Amino acid sequence: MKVKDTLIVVVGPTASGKSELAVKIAKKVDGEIISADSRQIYKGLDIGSGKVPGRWVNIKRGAKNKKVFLYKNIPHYLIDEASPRTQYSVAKFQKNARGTIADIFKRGKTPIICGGTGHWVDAVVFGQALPEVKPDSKLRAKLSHLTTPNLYKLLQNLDPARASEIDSQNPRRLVRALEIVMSTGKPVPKSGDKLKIYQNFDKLQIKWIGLNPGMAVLEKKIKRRLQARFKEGMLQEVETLHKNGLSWKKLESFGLEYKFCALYLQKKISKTEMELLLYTAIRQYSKRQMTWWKRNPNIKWFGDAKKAL
RNA sequence: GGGUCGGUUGUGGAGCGGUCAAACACUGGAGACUGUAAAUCUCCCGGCUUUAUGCCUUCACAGGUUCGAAUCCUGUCCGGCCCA
Repeated sequence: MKVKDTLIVVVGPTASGKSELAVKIAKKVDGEIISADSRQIYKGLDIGSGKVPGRWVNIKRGAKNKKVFLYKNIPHYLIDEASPRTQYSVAKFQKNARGTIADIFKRGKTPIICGGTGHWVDAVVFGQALPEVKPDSKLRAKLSHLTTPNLYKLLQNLDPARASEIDSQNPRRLVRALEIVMSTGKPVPKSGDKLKIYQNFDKLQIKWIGLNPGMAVLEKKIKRRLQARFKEGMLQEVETLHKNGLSWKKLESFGLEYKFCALYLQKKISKTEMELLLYTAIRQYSKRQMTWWKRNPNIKWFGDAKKAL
């Protein structure tokens, strides 16, 4: 595996074994890992998000000391990056990840993006320009009173180009598009518009590695992993997060493990229901992930991690 | 054994004489994706086909009433509850 000027990207559905594969690849190519996971980005979401059990340690980089999250002696970045009380976003991730990748190259190592959040991975790799418009809760509240067809009509008036591409039945997308247009007074950037900075990615060789053992195996792994997580104290983790000030509503919004554990801890569902509903939701999620990646023809898929090395 | 309520598409569950291949929800399948992405959204889901304001089969089973029955009646089978 030639490593110079190569960015390795490891993707796959949840429970496929991406994280361990990424570590093995890192050892082989002298790499460092950038986690692309919309839940592992938050502090305290550990067991439920499947964060690798690494540790924060001080390491020397030149003259400076730096705190790095190490797992099996491989640095992992963009883990524990934000408080779960705040809201992280693709745009932040894009910026941070690109900066981190540049830094890894500077030190002569190979960056490996590994994660299950397809939108985040693609934002980094393809560098789609994302408008610098922060969420405006007041505007969103106002717009939320409009019906979906009316939101769409409004967007058609303000930004016909975006309106022609957008999913006209998805109110969340419509509101976001309107937010951009109304705040900047300009249309939403076209799809394909690249970021102005960090354009150096164009020269990179990108090596896409997909790991997918298939649904039958995945189902077994999801079940087994779920039992392991309960044993490790996942319910306690969720309870602690709540005691430390995260509302049930917020925990539910994190989805999957956090959502169904929160519902159970509030006694809104039984233990049996929790286990069944959670399993089903994870399974559905893994399918949605695959739908995202299926359209990327550059991914080389492997059923078995050993063969991917 | 007596009474009673029920048996509808994978599941739950509407419909209670004609406009019923069968609402709706869930599961399942396919897909979308420009700062919530573990989110949000779309389509399909009895069979067939020219995928349609199309054809066929259907509402536990067997009979019956009726111009017409998933819907009413009788019996049988199965299940819940109550009384013995």
